[in-house]
Amino acid sequence: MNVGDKLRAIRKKHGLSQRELAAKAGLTNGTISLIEKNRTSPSVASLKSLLDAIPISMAEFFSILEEDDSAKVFYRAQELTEISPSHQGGVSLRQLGNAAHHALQVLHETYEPGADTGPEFLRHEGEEAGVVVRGSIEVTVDGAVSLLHAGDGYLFDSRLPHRFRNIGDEICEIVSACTPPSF
Amino acid sequence: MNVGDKLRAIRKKHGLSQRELAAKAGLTNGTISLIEKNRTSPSVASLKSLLDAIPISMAEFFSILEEDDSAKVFYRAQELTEISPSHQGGVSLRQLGNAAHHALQVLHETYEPGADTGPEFLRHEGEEAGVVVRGSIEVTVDGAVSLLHAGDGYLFDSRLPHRFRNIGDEICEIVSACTPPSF
DNA sequence: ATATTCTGTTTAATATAATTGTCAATCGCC
DNA sequence: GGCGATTGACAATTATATTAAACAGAATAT
Repeated sequence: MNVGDKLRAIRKKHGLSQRELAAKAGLTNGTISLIEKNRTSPSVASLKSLLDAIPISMAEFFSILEEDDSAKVFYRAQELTEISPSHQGGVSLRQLGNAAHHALQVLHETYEPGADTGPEFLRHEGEEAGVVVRGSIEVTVDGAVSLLHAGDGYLFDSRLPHRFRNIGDEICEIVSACTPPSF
Repeated sequence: MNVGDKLRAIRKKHGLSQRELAAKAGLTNGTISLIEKNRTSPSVASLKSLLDAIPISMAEFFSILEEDDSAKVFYRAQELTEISPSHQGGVSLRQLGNAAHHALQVLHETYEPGADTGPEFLRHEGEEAGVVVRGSIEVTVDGAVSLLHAGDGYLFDSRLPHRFRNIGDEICEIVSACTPPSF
């Protein structure tokens, strides 16, 4: 998200020091320092106090922020966002950018040994494809089963019921794409 | 702000239970309950997780929320928002509604005995007027000084340098209006 | 009727944000 | 150069958000 950099940019544009803004907002300069360095995620209440003091509305702030985000092109490994609910079943799905603002969703997937997206099959709109980067994985699509190894790939209509299982004893990594994005 | 009610409304519109949403967002149902009842102000990070899971953008969320706020008509005493930086100098300025969205700014002002808006005079665009509700206050406008008591009032062009001082030994309360709003 | 599963709420424990007080660096200014 | 004022950063404490687990009411099934 990068609330910190955006807050700092806006604060400076208005010619305020951390202490000045803190006084107006009823917070402390230390808090603003931590927020601007992205070392804490402020509460909605705190952020609102800060923006009221500038002043700028919450809607405006996030509107600018998310606009910036969707213009972002390069992503460091740690910036990919995990979209698998709490690494369920040893599966990690790390998404590139904010798919809500794009037609394309790219995932860096990791399957622990034994990891499984099933047993109930997945189905959603669109097409999806991927290449295995490390390890091996058993992919089932509409009844057809295949064991894919590093370098192998797949491509299918996402409406067909599908399932991924790591039946080996090594971690499996896949880079995949999906369009339109699904959640 | 009322983040809670709005979150609840959106969640229900999407047919999600607290637990379903919590799982998608990687939080717990208890947290969502507390947020929806406005018993805590979520961190920006937490709120983003929740909205991503619905999905709806932060900008969209606050855009709807602040729109609603500006349609609000009635305000309980405790809903007036303090806009004086940390009650500086014994002065409390409690604002009715969100002045940023209106042409009119109404304040419920409280001056402790000895309170003073400062030796340096205030100046801003617009007109301002008010009625003393309790106690008494010394008002200086463009050099002219007057001691006003409960029931008395004032009305002047805000560009004229002005100052308020409570020189009595009783708390003074004023209800004032200002247009356009100033901060 | 009585489990059973769903719902949202609450409480005590834990993780995290915010404050307080202090620090070193920078900028004028004499 | 030395001094005071202002800046942003940081460590330790305090306050608050979040979790985990248990609870109670409503709907559905057995």
